[in-house]
Amino acid sequence: MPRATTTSDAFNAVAEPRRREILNYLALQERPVGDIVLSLGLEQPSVSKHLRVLKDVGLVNVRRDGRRMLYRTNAEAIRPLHEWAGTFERLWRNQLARVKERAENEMKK
Amino acid sequence: MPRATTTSDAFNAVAEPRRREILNYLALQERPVGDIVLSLGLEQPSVSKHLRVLKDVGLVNVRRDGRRMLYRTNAEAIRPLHEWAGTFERLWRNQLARVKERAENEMKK
DNA sequence: TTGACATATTCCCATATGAGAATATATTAT
DNA sequence: ATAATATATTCTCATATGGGAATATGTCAA
Repeated sequence: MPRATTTSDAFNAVAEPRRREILNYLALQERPVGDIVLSLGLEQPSVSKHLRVLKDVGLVNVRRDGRRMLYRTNAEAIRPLHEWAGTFERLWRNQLARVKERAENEMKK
Repeated sequence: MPRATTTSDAFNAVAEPRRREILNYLALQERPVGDIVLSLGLEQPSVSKHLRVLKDVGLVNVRRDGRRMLYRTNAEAIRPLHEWAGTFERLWRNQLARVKERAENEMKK
């Protein structure tokens, strides 16, 4: 069995660094494909393909404007990721606290 | 060019659902490999391979205990993921607020 | 209608993947 | 030493991937 498809969920879609860049870029404003090509320095077909993946998992929305396609990040679709990672927050706080505590005890010696 | 390696960063390592399950399972207590095999119902070699990936990107720590290997989630390594996703938090809050607002305006009609 | 512009799709290819099965390594017990 | 237990590695295989190049589709302008 190969790896799960990039379009199987947000986790897989977001594993690709360029796709994360694209999501960052499209976060604040909707933008046509050409802007992404110029700003991120990628090939146009490459951008279109990445956008396809992002659209398939709902990470971006599209809207037509004349001959251009305006893409925009759908932040809502990133939430599951944030929430999953967030379940470990308490844990890393504790682990950090423990490290800090140990360091302070070392100082007292 | 193929996909980035699963061991290239936490994003790629975590894209695999079983690895997320393993991280969840190892979050609260360190556990030997056998426990993971039993609890998650995976094949032993499969678990060992997943653990290898997780270890390579620092998502778990290991410690030997006799003939067993005790694995534990290293929450700290999940933070970058949480933080990246968190940069979109303001955004999805706004988007939700807008949807809500629209719904309320509809009600007034 | 024709051409220019913007984006999407298709084809080819080298490569890493995860599962399964078999085997290797390491540690303890007898 | 030998066997039993626990974990790791190796091998094979079908498959999805992302880039590059070429081409298709769709929309506007003249």
